[in-house]
Amino acid sequence: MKHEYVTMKGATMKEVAAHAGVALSSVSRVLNNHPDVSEAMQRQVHDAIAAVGYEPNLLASSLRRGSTETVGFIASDISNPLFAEIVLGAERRLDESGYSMVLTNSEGNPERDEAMIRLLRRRRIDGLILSVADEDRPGTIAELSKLAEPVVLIDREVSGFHTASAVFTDHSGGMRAASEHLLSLGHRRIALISGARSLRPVRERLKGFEAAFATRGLQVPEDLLRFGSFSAPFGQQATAELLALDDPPTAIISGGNLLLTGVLRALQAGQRSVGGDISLISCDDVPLAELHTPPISVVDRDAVQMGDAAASLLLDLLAGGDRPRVAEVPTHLLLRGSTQPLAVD
Amino acid sequence: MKHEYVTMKGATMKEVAAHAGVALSSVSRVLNNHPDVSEAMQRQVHDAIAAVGYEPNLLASSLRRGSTETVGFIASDISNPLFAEIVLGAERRLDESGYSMVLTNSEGNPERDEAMIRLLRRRRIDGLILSVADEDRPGTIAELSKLAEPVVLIDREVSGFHTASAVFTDHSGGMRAASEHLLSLGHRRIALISGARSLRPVRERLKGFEAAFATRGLQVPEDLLRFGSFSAPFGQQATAELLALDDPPTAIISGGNLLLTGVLRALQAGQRSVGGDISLISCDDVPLAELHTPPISVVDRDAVQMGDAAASLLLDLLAGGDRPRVAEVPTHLLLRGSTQPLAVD
DNA sequence: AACAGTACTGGTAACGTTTTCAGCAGACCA
DNA sequence: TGGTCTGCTGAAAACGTTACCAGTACTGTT
Repeated sequence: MKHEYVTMKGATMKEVAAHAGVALSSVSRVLNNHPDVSEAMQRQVHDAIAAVGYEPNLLASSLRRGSTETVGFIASDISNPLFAEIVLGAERRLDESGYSMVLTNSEGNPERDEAMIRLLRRRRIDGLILSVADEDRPGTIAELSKLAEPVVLIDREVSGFHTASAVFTDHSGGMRAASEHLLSLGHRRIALISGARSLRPVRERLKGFEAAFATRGLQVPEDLLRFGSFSAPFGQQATAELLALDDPPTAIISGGNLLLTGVLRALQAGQRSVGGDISLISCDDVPLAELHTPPISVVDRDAVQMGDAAASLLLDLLAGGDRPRVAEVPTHLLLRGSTQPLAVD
Repeated sequence: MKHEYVTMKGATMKEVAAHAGVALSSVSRVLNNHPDVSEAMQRQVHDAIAAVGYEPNLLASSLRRGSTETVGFIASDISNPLFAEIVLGAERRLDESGYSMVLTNSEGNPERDEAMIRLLRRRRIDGLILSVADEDRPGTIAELSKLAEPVVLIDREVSGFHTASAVFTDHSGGMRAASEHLLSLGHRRIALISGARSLRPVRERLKGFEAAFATRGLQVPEDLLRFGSFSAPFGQQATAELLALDDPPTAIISGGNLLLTGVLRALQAGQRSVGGDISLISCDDVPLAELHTPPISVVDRDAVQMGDAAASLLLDLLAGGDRPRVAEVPTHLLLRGSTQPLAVD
């Protein structure tokens, strides 16, 4: 038997209509379950759809309809377990409202950020959730401004772009609590390691850190501040530097969950025992923090809730919400074995 | 000059053409840098584009062109750090060839898997990379079969669907090495905890496990096999059960990096010291494994390479490669402090 | 009986692109 | 001079939908 591999280039509505012996527009009505369509027509069309193996073309549909029912999500770092939860929370919420989500990651690269915004804009997404890699980059701001669709920022404030809603974390509150706790344990030489100062979470954490010192009338140990990037290698390098100081810190705050890995590597390399030689607090409760020996105290937050909040804000704008709004999710300090009173010699 | 800030509801090529005083088709030619277009025309059109603020509509373009230059990636679990690396590897490779990637996650839910395949198909993606949650689910197979575009499976073999390329991990080799190592340390009561048996990695790991026992003429301890899901809670529950046995294991193999978290929780709760009371090997080198006390031996593999391989296979098919191919990435055993000789009483 | 409304259907013009086809210069060759 | 060729451009037909506008056949009201 000779197979005629007609590739079946995918049947269209036109062929469905022909097969059912009805008009093209009737098929469309059935598919979009328009109110005014008879039982008979319903069956006829559905049978024809099954018969020819019709598959809707969302490109054509979106083009005509003028909306894609899709929102974009640009994650700055997929490998951060926190983002996975944010994405999850957002996706569930969007699903409920019939939107689907396309996820892209910028790998923390501002240029990719820019490219992704542009790409999604050209794809005509209906809305965008993102957490830009650099709040001040002109190119990013320009791309965002060209976007007519609603935007929700996650833990970012982009200078000169005030038409977006945003969901913030109370980083300063969390960091203040963490710092106060260390101070109350007697620590004074407390180091803070975090990402680039151009990011809101970093600025906020620093604020909280400074506030804790201020309320006690103490000087912030400026020489122990290290801002670079939210990466394990930076955490490792910064920690190694700090340990090598003449007057090294007695406690370290790791402002970012990926940093923690690096910090721990450096402490291990430097033969410092966590909790014993040096106290440690990190941000975001990842398995590593919980299962480390000793377990590591963290400033935690509900990432799923963040995603949910972001999606809700976006849906609000999509539904015609006129002015941007802001949501804030709280942080809470989880105390574990890594924070101990300062040993007095 | 008075700036007329008309909101410019997105200029189209038509308006560019009008502004430049040329034909629509000429604008198109310039944009797709067609060979036959004069210098003058180039400038004229580009000026007009800048003037009216034109932005290409990829929906229309894809519809007309018949291809989206986009491949889909369905991740079964975004929160698995391994997937992040696979995605990274794939995305980089695809980028080079001018394809972009849309990422979705199925949360390990077979129904979502199915829905995502259907959605992407309707979006007319040019190809698909995925790792289905359930290899035997008829619905998934049906959805995949309806897809005319090339598919690459990651660590999965779908029964009755042989038109896809695939990238496999040498799980059986890795697991065999791990098992042999434990046997050589004197362990005989070795437990294996892994995901659902309907997944290739689980089957392969079991094969390697069994092979190691077989070559020594030993019986596989059937009562110590636990297959359920790749999740922390399952790892915890299975481990707790194993510890409660009359003749508990002296070594545990965690066949999945998310399982490890649960296994460690259960061991902690059961007051067992890793390496001392019980030896432990996990799969995939995550920070938790490296930084645990003691560090945990793992069967590792290069996840970025997996993504790269998957993308390469897909690109091959997209370029007209007629028949599906298979790539295999190796595993290697990293020995650390969690595996110790069996203590003799 | 005339009219207005209701329930349904068909035809057709968009949506914003790309691609084919034909046309028009001028150049080159014989 | 006539001819084909080459470089460039414009017009128009797709791509697969949805939405609008009529039109038809009933139903109910006065």
